Amino acid sequence: MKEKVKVRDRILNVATDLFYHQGFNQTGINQIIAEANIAIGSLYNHFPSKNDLLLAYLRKQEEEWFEGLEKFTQGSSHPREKILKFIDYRIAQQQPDFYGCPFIKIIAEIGTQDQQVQQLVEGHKSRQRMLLQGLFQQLDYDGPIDKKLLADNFFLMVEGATVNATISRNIKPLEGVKKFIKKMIS
Amino acid sequence: MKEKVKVRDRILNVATDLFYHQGFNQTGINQIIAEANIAIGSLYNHFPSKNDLLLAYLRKQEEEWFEGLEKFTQGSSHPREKILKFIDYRIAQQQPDFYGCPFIKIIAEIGTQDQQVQQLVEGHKSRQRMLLQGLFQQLDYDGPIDKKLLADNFFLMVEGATVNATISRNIKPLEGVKKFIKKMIS
DNA sequence: TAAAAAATAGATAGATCTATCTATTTTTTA
DNA sequence: TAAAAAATAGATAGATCTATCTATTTTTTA
Repeated sequence: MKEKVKVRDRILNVATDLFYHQGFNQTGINQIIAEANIAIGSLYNHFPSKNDLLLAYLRKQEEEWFEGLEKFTQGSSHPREKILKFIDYRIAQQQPDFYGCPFIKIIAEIGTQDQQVQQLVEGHKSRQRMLLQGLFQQLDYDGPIDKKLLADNFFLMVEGATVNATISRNIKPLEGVKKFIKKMIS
Repeated sequence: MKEKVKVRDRILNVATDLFYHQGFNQTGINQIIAEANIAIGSLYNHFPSKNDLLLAYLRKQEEEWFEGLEKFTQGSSHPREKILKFIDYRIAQQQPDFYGCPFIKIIAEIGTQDQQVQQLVEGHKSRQRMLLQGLFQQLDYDGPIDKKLLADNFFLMVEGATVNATISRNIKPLEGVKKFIKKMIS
């Protein structure tokens, strides 16, 4: 028996795929309705404007990001292990084609003018950073670097590696970060 | 006496400003010719298509990036000093409004489909990385991390901090990288 | 099962986009 | 200074964009 996907979800699923892989400005309403197989009236009934659809897309990404991490790290208990799972998760997200981080991409595309978008993205990145700060605080590490500083800069390394994996179409930057942090916290 | 800026340069200067600050897809040919005060025929005479203008923009950015670094670091001789100048340069580039890195932005906007763009951007990032690898090799540092690994990950930190400075509209991520690397190579 | 709500196809408005073309004027070169 | 090259204003083509509207059909709710 057919599992019916609701119209709103069909729209949002297609928009998610296209905004992420093809870019927000390079995705037109007409392509979305064609691929989702819905009427244009339905789209504007659920999302009053393309910008509302963008916000729904970002909220969905935010929710799924933390759900995905939760699932990915279940079974790990030691903070060191969880930190390594974090980088593994972000590597896994980039497989196989290095499309980058959806939050970074939208800011690069449309800037920070739209306050709702800016706050969603800033909030998302801030939550990742906080999560890592918590994990690093729990470590029994006594290297030369303050734990919070190490956590913040580890986060930035992962961010930079994600961007440069896309640019070079290569996993190496991300693998290099993993190697680095392993040495630092071993 | 009036210094005449050539038509081609007026086009490229305006395109540079708009592509960088407003985005490539959000900048139309008509806005460029209006702000540059030139005829549309002249634009297409110098640049056969908008994509050719994009390539010229990226080549200009590439050239000016290394010229700018050269100027910024002149007077510094010790590798440690040069490394700190590198991060200072990338901080200075982000002042005062955190518009990010033009190379990262264009890839986030249009992806890696266009081979000329992809190669230009990958080449640029690779040259930055090589430059840093050279500086770190010259350091007399014997921390726990291999010099090349440290150089690569320092580069990635700066990249991530640039992106996150835009997102949070704050210099802190970049200052944090500086603090981190200072401790690592002191 | 009747009424209300949701979804549909498809036309349409009006703005905007890249690129080409024409006819004229200005600037540069030989 | 004459010929060639470059630049100009502005119309135009044809595609594409977001969003609205109408009239009809399908689905859901009471």
